[in-house]
Amino acid sequence: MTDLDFATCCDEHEIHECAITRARQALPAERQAQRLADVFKAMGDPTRLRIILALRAGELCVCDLAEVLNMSQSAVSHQLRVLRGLHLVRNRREGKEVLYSLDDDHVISMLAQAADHVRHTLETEE
Amino acid sequence: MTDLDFATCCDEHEIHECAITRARQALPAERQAQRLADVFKAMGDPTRLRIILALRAGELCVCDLAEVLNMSQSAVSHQLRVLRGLHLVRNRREGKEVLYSLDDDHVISMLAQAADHVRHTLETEE
DNA sequence: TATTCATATGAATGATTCCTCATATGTTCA
DNA sequence: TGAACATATGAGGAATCATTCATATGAATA
Repeated sequence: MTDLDFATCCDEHEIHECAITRARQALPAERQAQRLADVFKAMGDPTRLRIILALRAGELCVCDLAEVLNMSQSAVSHQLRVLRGLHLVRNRREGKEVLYSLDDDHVISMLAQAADHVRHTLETEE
Repeated sequence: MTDLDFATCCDEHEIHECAITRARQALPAERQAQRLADVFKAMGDPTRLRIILALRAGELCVCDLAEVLNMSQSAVSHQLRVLRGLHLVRNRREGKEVLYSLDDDHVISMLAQAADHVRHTLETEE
């Protein structure tokens, strides 16, 4: 490697070397980052997000959720499984029904922050 | 419609009718819900999430981001476009380079809440 | 115990998506 | 102006995903 290599930004430019190191340290551990992405991804599907939004009003059985979202019971059940796996929703059995509710207050906070962001950007967009 | 129709949960059971109405009112307008999902989905891709995480430490040019994430410049650029479209990141030109930074503090708050959730669930999971 | 209702799940498929490759755009400097 | 660098973008292909359909599990009730 010659000194000429230092001439370009992307290889070894000194100034950026420092920024790169700083940025690398800002990245969390692989496992946490992946799980973080999983959570956002789960909330990024319209069906799953609407499930979460609906559950803000209180617990609902699968059947009612399907009715609210106007979707098949099977489709809703499949997505509830994903949300359960990430501890975004919780369930309890009551006779034949299974009632779902939000698992964690963090979810509400995330929604609130995201809603603020969206409101803000939708306003300034037109 | 006979009274017998009220016997099942999923059709017209009175008790659930009320819960369904309540849940429906908890759903935001279609446009907002879709945009909300878009934001979460954007943050749900590992590459885009890592871009956001890296930018917490300060602005970076595309080339440095590619270096930090160990990905091609093209791949990073494609994802930056998505993030830009949702106002999650902002850019400014400085000579030949384009420097990217986080656009909105809400993003940081969302990350913090999600990280809390993940930390909490990862702990109690084993 | 047999039936009915509520939910869960496996397989299949159509749609979406992220990356790569090639190339275009935009900026600096000789 | 032309060459070199940094970034953006379009097309294409492999992988992922959300729904549907059929069926299994689990609980209540007659």
